[in-house]
Amino acid sequence: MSMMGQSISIGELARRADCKPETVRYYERIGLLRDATRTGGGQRRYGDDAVRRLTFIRHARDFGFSVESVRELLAMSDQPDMPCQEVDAIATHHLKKVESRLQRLSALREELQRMVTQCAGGKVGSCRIIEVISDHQLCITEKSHGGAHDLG
Amino acid sequence: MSMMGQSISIGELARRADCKPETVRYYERIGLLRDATRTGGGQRRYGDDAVRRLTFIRHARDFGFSVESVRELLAMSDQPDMPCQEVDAIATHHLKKVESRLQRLSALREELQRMVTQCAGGKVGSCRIIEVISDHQLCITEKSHGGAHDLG
DNA sequence: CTTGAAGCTATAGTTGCTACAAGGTTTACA
DNA sequence: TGTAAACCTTGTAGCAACTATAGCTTCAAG
Repeated sequence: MSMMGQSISIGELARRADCKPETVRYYERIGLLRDATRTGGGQRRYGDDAVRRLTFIRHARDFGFSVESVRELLAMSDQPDMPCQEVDAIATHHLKKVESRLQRLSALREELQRMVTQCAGGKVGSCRIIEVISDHQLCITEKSHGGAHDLG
Repeated sequence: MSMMGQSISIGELARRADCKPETVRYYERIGLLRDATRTGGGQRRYGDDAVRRLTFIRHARDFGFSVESVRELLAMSDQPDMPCQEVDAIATHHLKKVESRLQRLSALREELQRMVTQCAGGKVGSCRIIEVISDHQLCITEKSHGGAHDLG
């Protein structure tokens, strides 16, 4: 594919995958990226494969997949002959989490909208926003307390 | 209000506000809750005011307000004569963040749905899920990379 | 060959809790 | 009154997923 072999610096790699060098080093440390080849002076140099891999990681993270899920997905994609049931399982599982998060978030949006429109611009003592947060009769949104915040 | 003064233990307080004692101590440490009165043996005892305050905090957190925002809201609600423009500003700002997060999340849901339905159940090598994450032509969702994840 | 940007490692900080460990206190019951 | 369970105390370390800093070295352009 590439005529250039290993010629991409960490900064360039980061730029191409839209992240920072620190993040790249972090991913290397936790084993998402393989150790890079080094120049005589000890600087990392990458090839196009690393760009693709890092881009995959960033996209998956951007989708809300946890680092551990990304690790699994990478392990699977490293073995193209595997059946993709597991990939499907991870994605489906993730979809469910996203859906419930979405529900909570849109209930939240409605509450906030209600708050904001009800704020009459008076004194804090009679501010509906404060009241609404205090009362929270809007636990209408079913049992919502307690960690639905993780997209794993 | 209360006939009982300061008689609520930390565990009881936590139970009433649907959180854990550790969280209560944490809030005390970072200054969201005032130092509690203590028994002779050094245990914390609270009154109804603390229940209200903690409930407010938990609800606001549950709404996605950051601890710093909650701190501001509390400071304001401690001064009922203040005009509530700032309260409104915080809530409005928060609403905007929630809305953009919501947009991103629902785009994500659609992508995941697409992924899952396109997974033909074959080998990983031809798995659409892996491909979709890699290609991410779905950056349709406008400029989405880079920290739209914070609900501050 | 100089200079300035970019890279290196190691370590600590971030946010918002949560989970220990190793004890001390309270309370309920016999 | 004794004692045991349940609760509380502090301090510290851990979690995710980075981000930032310090103090140094290397690389690339002019």
